[in-house]
Amino acid sequence: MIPLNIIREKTDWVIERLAVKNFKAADTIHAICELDDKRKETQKSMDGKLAEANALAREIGILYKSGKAAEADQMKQQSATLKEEARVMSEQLATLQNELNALHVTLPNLPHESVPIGKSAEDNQIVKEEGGIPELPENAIPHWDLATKYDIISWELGSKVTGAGFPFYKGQGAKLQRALINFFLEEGISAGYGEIQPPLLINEDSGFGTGQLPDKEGQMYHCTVDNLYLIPTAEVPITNIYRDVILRAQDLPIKNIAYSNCFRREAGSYGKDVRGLNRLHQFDKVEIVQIANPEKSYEILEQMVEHVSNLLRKLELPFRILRLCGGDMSFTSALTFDFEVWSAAQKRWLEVSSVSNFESFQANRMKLRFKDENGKTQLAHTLNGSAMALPRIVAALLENNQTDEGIRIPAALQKYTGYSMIVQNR
RNA sequence: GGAGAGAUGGCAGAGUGGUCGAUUGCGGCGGUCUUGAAAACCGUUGACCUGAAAGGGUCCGGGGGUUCGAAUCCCUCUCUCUCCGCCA
Repeated sequence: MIPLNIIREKTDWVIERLAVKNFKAADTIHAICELDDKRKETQKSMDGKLAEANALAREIGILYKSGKAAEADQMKQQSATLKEEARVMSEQLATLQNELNALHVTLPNLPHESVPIGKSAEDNQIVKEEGGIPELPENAIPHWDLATKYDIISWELGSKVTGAGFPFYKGQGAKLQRALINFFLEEGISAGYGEIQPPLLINEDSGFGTGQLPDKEGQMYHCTVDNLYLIPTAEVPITNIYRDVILRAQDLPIKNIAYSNCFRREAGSYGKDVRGLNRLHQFDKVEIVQIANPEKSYEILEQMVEHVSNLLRKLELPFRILRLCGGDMSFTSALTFDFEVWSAAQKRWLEVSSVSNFESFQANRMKLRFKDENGKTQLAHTLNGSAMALPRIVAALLENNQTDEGIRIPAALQKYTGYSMIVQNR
């Protein structure tokens, strides 16, 4: 959530900035300000009543002790009145607070000043493009056919046992998955990230903390019996470690990396977008998360972008980096860079990573703070990025590296796969 | 799943109805001493709301109740520990 004091102090500016995300905020913002005024007023008068009641209770105590019970009994009536008044006000206060919150949570994060204006993915800004686009022979085929040809992924078994979007990985395919996971983790650990294995189910508070709830409830698998959600990304459990925590300035930045399965319902997608590995309900991802001092967060965002770039270079995949426009950014992000790899047989770019700075938006929701150099507690910044999501990397590796002899594995990956080529009939 | 015990400030640990937001120890921070450090000694040290400030209010796992007054009593939920059962 955008901190309330910013909404109060820079009201017009907030409305202006949210317009970049194509969000018309004026009515909501003004309603919030009004409710906040009422809230303060009510709180003040309630505090006054409570202060009187407290003073009275103290007096009554003293009177009883000194044996003046009759006098004390008289004062009880007065106290009851005060208490009733305070109770009414506290109910009003709760109502106001609820109304205010309900509006507050509907506001998306403020976009960073560098975010381009735009409505959709077409308005994203290409920051950089790297690596040559490979020329494939005439008989090149897309990854879903390659996967079947080499018997490394079974779509049919997935549909049979679970449903579409839940493939089985087999043999060299399963080993490739494991190799990529290890590769990404080891690269991250070398870059100073601490490895964590999180739970795959999270509770409601955690879903709220990182912003999946209440906004994107339908995107997550929900175990209603226990009211737990399957994680859509390791970002959720890893960031929520620091929910309701006050860190010390010297603890920052905190750098964590986690491999996890990710589960997404992806309601409403169809067609070529979901073919093969392009979009799955369950997939593997290695995620990097940082908790940062606000002064350093954009520097850190750059470092994370560089980290992901290096992974793609080592995998010898052509990629481009996009600066997302206001209309294509997520609800929670202040600035996002997307990474796309070229999938040579499909002849299209596939998103494989998204690196974002959330500034204090998540931190405010989950009360993640730190004590700065002056001993003041303030909200930290949170950042995260995929480093990386496996399926589309696999798609690009398969398609781009297909040869008549088999599928070539990039050198950097071979020590993890234990083989240099995916071949038939193993 | 069954039985019992417990949840207090960064940690440890007092406090069982009345100036308790909370004794004390450790840790942290500042200082004295020292060439420097350690030790010792002195001081300081929770969060949130409101307020220019002084001040006021709220918070002793969460929620509700009893009472003039609750960390302290009652109800309820969650979590932790011990024992039993089950189990990768």
